[in-house]
Amino acid sequence: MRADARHNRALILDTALSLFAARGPAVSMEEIAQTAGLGVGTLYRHFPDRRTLLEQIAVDTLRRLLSAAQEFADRPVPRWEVLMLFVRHCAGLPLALAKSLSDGPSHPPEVAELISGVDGLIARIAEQAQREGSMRPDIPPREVVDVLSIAVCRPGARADDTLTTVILDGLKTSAGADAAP
Amino acid sequence: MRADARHNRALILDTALSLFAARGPAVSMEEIAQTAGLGVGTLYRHFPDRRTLLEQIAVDTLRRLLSAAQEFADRPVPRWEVLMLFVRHCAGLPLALAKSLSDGPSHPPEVAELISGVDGLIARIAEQAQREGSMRPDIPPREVVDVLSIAVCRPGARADDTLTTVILDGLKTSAGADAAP
DNA sequence: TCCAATATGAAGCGGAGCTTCCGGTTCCGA
DNA sequence: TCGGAACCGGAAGCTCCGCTTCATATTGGA
Repeated sequence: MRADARHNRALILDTALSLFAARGPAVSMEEIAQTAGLGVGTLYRHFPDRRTLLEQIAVDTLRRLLSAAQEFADRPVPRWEVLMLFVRHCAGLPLALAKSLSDGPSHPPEVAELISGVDGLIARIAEQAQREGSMRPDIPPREVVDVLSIAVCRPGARADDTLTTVILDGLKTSAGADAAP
Repeated sequence: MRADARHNRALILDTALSLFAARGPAVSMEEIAQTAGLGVGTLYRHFPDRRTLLEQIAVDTLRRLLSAAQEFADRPVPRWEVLMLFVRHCAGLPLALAKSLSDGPSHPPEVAELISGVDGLIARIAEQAQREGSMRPDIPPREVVDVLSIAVCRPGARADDTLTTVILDGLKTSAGADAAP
């Protein structure tokens, strides 16, 4: 592969990821190309169709996210802190894209599996946080995951935006407040 | 106006409102007609185009919402309770539609005015709640409005769903907890 | 009974976005 | 430096989807 081609391929992936993270899945191929400073033709040289590009980004993102989450979970720190680390780590990721792929008409199996992997892991951590006493116990762990998803899958979500702050505070007990920096 | 026509007009408005509330602004004219048990032609006899139907629903909804909010605000009860009344009252309303109209390319002036009227009123109430001590003081009232909007403008939002609960709890101080039933 | 008002839904239309394709350009080894 | 294979650009074509129209059938009501 020629050097410029390698460079452009990476540029396309970066650009597309940023756009999907900022504005959700409804970004056109033309806008991706234009933002990257390339022609549409170049996109199609590297990715045979839109679907392929979207899946590649979603799978990459989810793989990294899952392994980061597992790494956080293995740390010997309060579970509440693990949750905060995870939520912060989600900022700038195109998670609305990933979710829309697994919800949409074309369920790529790998995307669905990765999502359910992440969800399961976070649900376990939430349950442990409840036992630890840092999280309110009256919400089933699976619903905690749903609520956090809303905070974290919004296009343009930031780690420290008001909604995320409010939701985290709404999930924690006063005991958990101490663990939160 | 003939009796069946009057009936169908009301049926269309009801059906469209429910669909927009449940699934957001991206509901097609055909689906509205089908759900109402009518042909598309009948929609176009009552509303010359999609835009007209959407604006009518948005303006109706916002007018009612604003006057309800004003009525709540006039009650001699704690401001936190007014906020809860308001949030509960928003359930089942097509607010995502209204917001998308005022954000979208066709800004109907009346929709924008009504929205800013509601936002202003809620911001004032939030400020009073902060002075009253029932709401955390570290979030500017305008951002409180933004956060509540996210809870309340979701398609399919319910008054008692988990997200709404968590956000309200995240917004209130322990002092405010007493005012909340 | 009669007709004006109303309802129907298939066909027409338009736009937005995906995809193709070929002439022009650029890299890179010899 | 040169040749050619790899690569890029972007206009044109295509397809899909949802809005809108309209000729025909139906119905309320005097």
